[in-house]
Amino acid sequence: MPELPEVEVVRLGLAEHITGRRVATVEVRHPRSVRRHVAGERDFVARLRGRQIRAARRRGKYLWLELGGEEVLLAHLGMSGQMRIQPPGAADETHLRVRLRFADGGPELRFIDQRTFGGLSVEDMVAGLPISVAHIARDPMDPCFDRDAVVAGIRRRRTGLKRALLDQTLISGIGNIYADEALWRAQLHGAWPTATLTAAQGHALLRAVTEVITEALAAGGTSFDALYVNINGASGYFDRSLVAYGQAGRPCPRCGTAIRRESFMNRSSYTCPQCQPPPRHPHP
DNA sequence: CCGAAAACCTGAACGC
DNA sequence: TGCGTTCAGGTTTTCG
Repeated sequence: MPELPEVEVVRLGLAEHITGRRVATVEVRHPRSVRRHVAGERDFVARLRGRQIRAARRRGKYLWLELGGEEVLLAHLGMSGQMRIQPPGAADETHLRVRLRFADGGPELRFIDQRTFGGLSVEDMVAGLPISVAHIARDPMDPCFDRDAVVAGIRRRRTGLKRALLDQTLISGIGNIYADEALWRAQLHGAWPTATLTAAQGHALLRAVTEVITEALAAGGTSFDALYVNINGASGYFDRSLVAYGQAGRPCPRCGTAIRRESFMNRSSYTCPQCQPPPRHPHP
């Protein structure tokens, strides 16, 4: 599902294909996809028409297009959201939710979303961030990402390590897939209480996070199925490099022990029972 | 501060 | 074949 590397791949594609272009018409084909635009569908359309796309930006899993005048078109892909650049006249996708046509008559921008957990909104920026992104922490690709502060923040928490990694207000961009991969690389179990983490372990974990995110980005992201694709519809191939997530029963590349699937927060965690021993007193 | 659960969705996979 | 169930999971909100 779209986590930081996947969203960054999309951002790069949008930056290349739509910066500088002017929006001509906007078609909202499913109201739920603009539910976060509180002023309603008509206002959403009116605010976009005639606007020029100045830049494509991202923090964590949030993506936005600057429109000038401190306004942005904000997007979150949720579980299944896609941005596609398609030639005018290309057949509508089954789950096409929003379409932007441009004044130059060139390729259009389509927001496609099967499960409609994602969505678009037009909103103001405050201090360089869209209002809805103000509470999201900097991500590991941010030049201002402060490793010492994040390690200290993790150690101040009274929770489990994986919970902390998934908390977008502490460190952003990480979802279930890259959390499991980073924990495996750092040889830490996600149930480890954050308070007992040493600073060295914390830094090792952040290094693992940065490493796995960087490698995934270079591979074009992780695609299990057609639910994540780049703006041209192409899949990433980092799924071939996953060693923990979704790999139950496969041997750990480090020690050969079978990767185990565990239940966690109504979803799944994948760990190597040998390399990532669960703590004696796990955080629930 | 923290966690659990619910709500929001569709389609694939599976059991019977 | 088909019906019902489970699972996939990011974010927000509510409640304890």
